[in-house]
This record gives sequence, structure tokens and C-alpha cells, in this order.
Amino acid sequence: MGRNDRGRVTDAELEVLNILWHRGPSTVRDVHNALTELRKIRYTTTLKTLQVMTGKGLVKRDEAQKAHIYDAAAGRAETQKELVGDLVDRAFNGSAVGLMAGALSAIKASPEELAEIRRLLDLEEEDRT
Amino acid sequence: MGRNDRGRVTDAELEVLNILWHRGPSTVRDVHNALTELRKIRYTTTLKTLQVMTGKGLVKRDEAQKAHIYDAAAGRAETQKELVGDLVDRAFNGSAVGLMAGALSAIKASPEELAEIRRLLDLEEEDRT
DNA sequence: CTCAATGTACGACGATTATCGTTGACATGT
DNA sequence: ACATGTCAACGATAATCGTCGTACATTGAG
Repeated sequence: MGRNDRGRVTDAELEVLNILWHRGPSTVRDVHNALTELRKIRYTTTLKTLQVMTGKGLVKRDEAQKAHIYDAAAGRAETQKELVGDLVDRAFNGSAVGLMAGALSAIKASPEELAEIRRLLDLEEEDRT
Repeated sequence: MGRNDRGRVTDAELEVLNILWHRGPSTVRDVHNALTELRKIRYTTTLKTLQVMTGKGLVKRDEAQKAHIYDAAAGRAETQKELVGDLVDRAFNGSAVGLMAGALSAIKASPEELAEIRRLLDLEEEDRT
């Protein structure tokens, strides 16, 4: 691409991470099976993706067995935090409030969800004191 | 890329959109001047980006004058909403609360900002009734 | 042992991105 | 009238992404 893609997580990679976060340490076959339920993919495609992700440090590989075991290198929350921060920088000029506004309008949150968000705010406000 | 990049806005394109949203209708030269303050870029690079964006429908072009006038095709809020929705789908499994949690942890929001977010929640809750 | 099954490694391909250089059209001032 | 400068158009480039096929290694069943 050329410029600014500093270790950005790609679509296919994010899909794999979602699977790993959900399943825990998995073989290529495991990931592949989960993946093919979403998309028609050859086995080697899944393998290649995992290999590339290993190179990027997105997953860790245990080569003890013949069938290598892959696991996400970073936790779900940590990665999500990074993705959100990225979006805030690129599209919201660093404005937290801006993102919240965008999120609230993008999502038709149920009253329960709104209450939950409010609870998160309460917690956040406590931390500030 | 192959699969899922359905009209996704790219980095360079988003930078241009930010400029257009801020400046309003602009010539290539205008956009280019704003852009070079962030990055060393040749004029033709800016032009090409605008042309590609025109093809994608991201910007509208007025060719009445010799120096064409470009403007964002969609409003800032609308585009931001789409970007947030995208991220929620891809990284948060569609969970609104998940995004909020990620956002709140990604951003060290000031008390004022937290209050502002709370106000947004109030508005949203009113709409639900 | 032999052979099919299962795995990994690696290179290739088309599409897309960001970037640039070249070309040619059209003004404008002197 | 012509030289200079501004502009749009176009093609070329390297890098990256998602995808695949082929080659090679290992293993377990008969």
C-alpha cells in the first residue's frame, strides 16, 4: 500500500482472531473448519493466513506437535481497544465524544443496552476520582 | 483485494474527506495544500486520489471551470456512522455495548467528555419513548 | 513396506492502494 | 505569437491482501 498501514489488522485476520478468542488454542484444521462456515476457503488459505499472522506477531505458534497449535497473541479487549483508538484517530480527529455520537447513531441500542452503557460510564467516572 | 472490501473508505481517502468536510468544496490544489501539511505528496497523487474517489462515488466533481471543484458526496456524520457500524460488525460481533466498553477504555475521556457522553445517552433514551 | 491421509512451506496470481512521472490541453502575460 | 505555468488524464510502479496450487515431509493402516 505504501504508507501508513502500521501493523493494522486486516479483515481476514480479524476473522481468525475472533475464532481464536472464542475457541482458544487451535490447530489450523480447527480454525479452518470454523472459517469455512462463514466462507468457502481452501485449507491452504487458512494456513497461509495463520503463517502471515505469525510473522506479524498477531498469533503465537506452538510447533511441538506435527499439527501446530496457534493462539491469539493479544487479548480480545486489548485488540479491540487498539482498533477503536485507530478509528477515533482517523475518522473522528481524536474526539471521544465524536465516536460515541457516531456509535449511538449507528447502533439502535435497546433500552437495556443504553442502561448498560450508562453503567459503564458510572464506572469510568468513579475511576476519575 | 478479493473479498469483503465493499466500498470501504481507505486511509488516504479518509484524509481527503476530512479536508473536504472541513473546507467545503475545493479544488485539487486546495486539497493538495492541506494534504502536504500532513505528508509529502506530489500534486498528481492528490489528483489521482480524488479521481479514484470520484469513481467510487465518495466525492462529487463540478467540471464547470478549468480547475474542477470537488466536494464530499456524503456528510461527515453519515460516513462516520458507517465506519463505526463496520467496526462493530467486524470486531465486536455487532455488540453496541462492546464497542462502548472498548471506546471508553481506549480513550482517557475527561470528566467534561464523560458528561457530554451522558448527555448523548439522555437524548438517545428520549428517542426511545 | 507401501500408500493414502494429513500437515507445512512456498511461490504465484489478480485486485487494490498509494505514489509518481509524463503528456497534452488551455490560459495568460509580455 | 509564444513562452510559462496550471491543470486533467493516463499509465507505471512497488507493496499488500486474499486466495490458491504444488511440492515436500510425516504418520498411521493394512
